[in-house]
Formats: sequence, C-alpha cells, structure tokens
Amino acid sequence: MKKPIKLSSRDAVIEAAFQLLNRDPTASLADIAVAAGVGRATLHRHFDGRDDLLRVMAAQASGELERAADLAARGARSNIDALRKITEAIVQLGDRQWFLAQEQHTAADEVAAGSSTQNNAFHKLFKAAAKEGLFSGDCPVEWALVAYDHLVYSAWLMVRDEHATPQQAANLAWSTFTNGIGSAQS
Amino acid sequence: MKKPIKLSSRDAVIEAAFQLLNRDPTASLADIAVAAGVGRATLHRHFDGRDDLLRVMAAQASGELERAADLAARGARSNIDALRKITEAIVQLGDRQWFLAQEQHTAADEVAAGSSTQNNAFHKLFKAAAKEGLFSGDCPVEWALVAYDHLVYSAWLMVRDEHATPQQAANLAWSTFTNGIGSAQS
DNA sequence: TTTTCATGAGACATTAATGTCTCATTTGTT
DNA sequence: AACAAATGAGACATTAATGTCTCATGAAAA
Repeated sequence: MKKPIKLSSRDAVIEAAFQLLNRDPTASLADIAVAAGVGRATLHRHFDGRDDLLRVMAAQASGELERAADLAARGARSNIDALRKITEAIVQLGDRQWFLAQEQHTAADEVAAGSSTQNNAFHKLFKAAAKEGLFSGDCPVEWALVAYDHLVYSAWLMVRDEHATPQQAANLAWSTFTNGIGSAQS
Repeated sequence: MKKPIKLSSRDAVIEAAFQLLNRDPTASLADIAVAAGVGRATLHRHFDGRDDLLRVMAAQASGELERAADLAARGARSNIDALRKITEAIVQLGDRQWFLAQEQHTAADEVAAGSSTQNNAFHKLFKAAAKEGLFSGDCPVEWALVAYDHLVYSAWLMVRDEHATPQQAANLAWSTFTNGIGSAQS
C-alpha cells in the first residue's frame, strides 16, 4: 500500500501546516497541531520548533513540485507545450508553490539556495519558451515569470474555494496567460 | 502645507506596517516600530494593540483605494476604459490592496463588511465590462476578478523590486490581462 | 498475551511578544 | 525665553507562544 488511508502524525502536521499557514501565516504551532488532529507534544516530537517545520515543509514542497513538473513534462513536443502541461500539475500543488515563494523573502539562505535550482530551471524553461514565440523580447522575463506564478496561484484559489476543478482552473490560467481573459473559458 | 516632509509618528507606523507586513506577515510590533523609526511606546500610544493597528490600516487602505479608483475613472469612455485607467492607480497601491485581500480571510466581520462595498463595486464594474466584451460568459466572473487582482499585485511587485516603473508595470498587467503574455511589453 | 511504541493530555519552565508606566529630552508653540 | 505636547528609552508586568517532561492509554508487533 503506497497510500495509507490515515496519514502519519508527521505527515498530518505537514499537510495541516500547508493549509493553515496559507490562509493565516501567523498561525501558532498549537493551531497547526489542532488542525492536524494531533497533540501539541507530538508536533514537538517530530519537529525541532517552528523553523525546523518550515525547513522540512520547504524541502518537501520543493521535491513535490520538481517531481510533478518532471512527470508532467514527459513527452512534451516543445517548451511551450511542456509549460502548458506543467501548469495543470502545479495548480494542484498551489499551496506548496505559494509556501515556497513566501519563504524566499523571509527565510534563511539555505532555502533560497535549495529552491534556486528549481527556480533557475523554470527561468530557463521560460526563456526557451520565449524563443518559441510564447512572448516577445519586449516583455521582461521577470514579468512573464511573476505573472505566470500568480495566475497559477489564482487558479489554485479557484480550486480551493471549489469554484472550479483542477483541470478547469488550469485551463483558465493557461488561456488567460497566453491569450488574455477574453479567450478564457473553463 | 498639505504634504509635510516628515510623516507624523502615526502615519510613519502605518506606512512601515504596510511595507513590513507585506514582506513578512509575522513581523512583531517591535519590528514595525523600528521600521517606522519610532519608539515602541509611541506605537502603543497611537494604537490599541495589533488588532487596532490592522483595523486602522484596513480602513485607510480601503479609503485610499476607493479614492484612487474614483479619481482614475473620471472621464472614462466605457467600463473597460475605466478598468484600464484604474489599473495604473491601483498598481501604485499594491501593498494596500494586498493587505486588504489578506485581511478578508483572517479578520473579523467588520473589515469584511466594510470592504465588501468596495468589492461589490468592483464586481459590478467587471460584469459591466464583460457585457462590453472584455470577456465572454464562458469565463467565470470569479476567475476574471481573482486573475485581475493577482496580475495587478504582480505588477506592483515589479515596481517594488524596481524592475519597472508604475506605468510600465500597469501596461504589462493590462495587456497581459486583456491579450495574454504574447502582447505584453513595457 | 505480553511487549513495545507512539500518542494525548496535562503540568511546568522558558522565552518572545505585548502592554503600561516613568522620566528625561526634544520639538513646536506662544 | 517659557511653556506644552510628543517622543525615546528603559524598567516592569502581563500574556501568549513555545519547549520539555511525565504518565496513562491504546494500537501494533512480538
């Protein structure tokens, strides 16, 4: 069984932390423990304090995102196609992606260094897609990146609030990104 | 003199809080006081604790955004045109808009009620713009709203990190929103 | 069944954040 | 200059968050 019906305490904490901290970054460890359905002491048994929890979350988020992106990009016919395929995968991991982005600003150098690999890979993919005509040289790569990130996050919000399925939301994000809101439809 | 060169202590705190909390929502009141160049006691003289500060900030952000939007929409030839004009105004108040959006989730009913007016006005503007052809009925209004919000926030990030001027960023956001990344240029 | 182990609950200590007060200093006003 | 108001700095009290420990319980493994 690769998928135990009940998460381990450790995983339950991590999952609850992703969900809770996304809605309220000031949530206390006690809040997280409650949300995870776990005793406060248990949380401390698994994690060496808030910083440690955040580090573990960052590492896990980073791994999940990279794996999902790699898997999704299999058999893509172009860089643009890869980006489109990746979009749907990332939408479903919106809370992970968001968490990582937030950590970038605040956190220590370790996290920044660890995810800079991922970030650079994305950066390269974007520049490659730009050469294929996704966007012109007049458009700063920074803009393309940040706009894409936030549209993907928007899509995840649609899923989270049950306004769309992951597929629908990913379609909305991609069509809006490539052709604008006028061509967007779920 | 309508524009004192030096901000009052109260305003300095509010301004610093907008900037700091945007980068790190867990910042303490002590952090905010330091960032404002103000004694910690002074902060407490002006605000009745963290909640009070947040309430004041929400009220001010709400007011600034509404005023800026009203002013920007003057003389607009259509709802779409109004939206375009408003975009540049809001980009420059990106931290305010972001703060309000975050509060929506967390905060008490008062804030939600207060900004729901503003939100409804926006909602109406979007639906009116939709009838003018900004986007089709196949596109959920929720998506248009959240995508617009996050693109405007992305634009503000470009300004904040000095990757673009407010005008350039607003142009990028609007052209991406209406026609996609392919037509975006600063 | 017996043993082992993770856990929940709660007591307790420590630390960080917050709130209050005083006093000397500064700033602005008259 | 004389005065009043605002402030900064720091001491202190209170409260919230965090970290540690013990013990009883229940589940899983032997």
